[in-house]
Amino acid sequence: MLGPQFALVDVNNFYVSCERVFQPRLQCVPMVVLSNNDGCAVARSNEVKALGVKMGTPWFKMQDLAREHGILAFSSNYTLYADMSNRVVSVLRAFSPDLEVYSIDESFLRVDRVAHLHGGACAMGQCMRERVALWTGLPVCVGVGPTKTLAKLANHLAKKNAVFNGVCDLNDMTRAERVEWMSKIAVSEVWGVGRRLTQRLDLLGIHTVLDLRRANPMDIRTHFGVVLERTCQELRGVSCLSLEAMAPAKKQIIASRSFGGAIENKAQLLEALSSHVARAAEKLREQKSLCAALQVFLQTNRFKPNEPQYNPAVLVPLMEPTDDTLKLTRAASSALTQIFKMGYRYKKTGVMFCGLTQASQRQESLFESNLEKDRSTRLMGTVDRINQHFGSGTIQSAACGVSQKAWQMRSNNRSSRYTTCWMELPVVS
DNA sequence: TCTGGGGTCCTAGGACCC
DNA sequence: TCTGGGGTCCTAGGACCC
Repeated sequence: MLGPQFALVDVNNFYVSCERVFQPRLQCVPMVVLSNNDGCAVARSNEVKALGVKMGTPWFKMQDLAREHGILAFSSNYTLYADMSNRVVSVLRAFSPDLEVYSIDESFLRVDRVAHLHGGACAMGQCMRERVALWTGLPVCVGVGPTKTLAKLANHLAKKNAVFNGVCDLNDMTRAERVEWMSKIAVSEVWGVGRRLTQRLDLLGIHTVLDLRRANPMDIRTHFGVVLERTCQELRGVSCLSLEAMAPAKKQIIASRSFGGAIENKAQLLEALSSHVARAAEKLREQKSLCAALQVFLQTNRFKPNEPQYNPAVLVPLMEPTDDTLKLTRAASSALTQIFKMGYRYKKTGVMFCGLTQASQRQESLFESNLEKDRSTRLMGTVDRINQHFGSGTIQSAACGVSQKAWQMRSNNRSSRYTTCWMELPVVS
């Protein structure tokens, strides 16, 4: 009997595919979805990939190409993508309870205990594809192998080679076939091998997946450390990375955004910063953590070397751990006062919450009454419920600003929140 | 004019402890 | 001239992921 078997299920061109579900006219139209602030292309349709557009290309740099080929660009619509992601996961969970949500569009599943119910891993993969397509409208590919790294590799094969029809199980191949495929794939495609490692591996004559698989793991360890050694072992079928069914609580929470334009005055920076604090604090409470210190940073535009640059950051310890948006906002405000200097054109600000602990393990305070704590907990609970129900930002602290916000990011072509907002349901006429 | 936003892990080196 | 052998914790920087 085989050991553990992992499947990696991944939505093709996830953000693009989400848009197409609700606007079928976009099928086969070359299109991209842009990052926040309508900056870079972070999702590309196959038509755009075929034109040679790389991941992360700034939108303003592809204007000519876009005009020539009629490329459409959408602002990112994370409310929609997050909801679609949850739907895919709930479909997959029915296939195997051992599931790890790895990213917004990828999940690992343990399949060895359940594949026989579907007549094998390959048939199970096809079944998952059909059901996800039927129930969510999204196209997925499935890769199966004895380690997570091999499942990732199999997924890559499934995506790139029509012969697999969207599902690739490495166990279904002969040894010779596996060797053949591995010799054809660049080592840079391996999960955990980025740009730097690729360069250094090249120098050692390791160019393909097969080369890395055949390298001596101990040599890899001495040259590159334990991380790549694990990768090497995983390629050889030795499972080093286990499934993490429970997402561990985050150790830090960051909220930051570039501005639509440059900001020079402190009042506007404070509004933007307060909004980021509010978002980060929501995440903090969602994972039931408290924050012991926060870091505030400012950035000028690094793409404009002729402008004076200033990128300060300051860490502010809190009197005691808290998840109260108002206290965190006050701390962030004083941090901003410490680092703000007139005369710079700022492009971005943000906040990082550090020293996170579980709220259930909060120490009794010497300085704060329980009465005040209860009041804060109830207030924050109410704010969160209102914002969940009526949409985020429905209720916020006055520090976030009330008028037209000059610092707000560009989002010029966002689709509707089709699945989470009654007023924006798709209409069939 | 326009260039994203989130995370994790590992390592090396220094401070400090007994 | 000789100058131990462990530890821990923290931080900065580098690498990776999506």
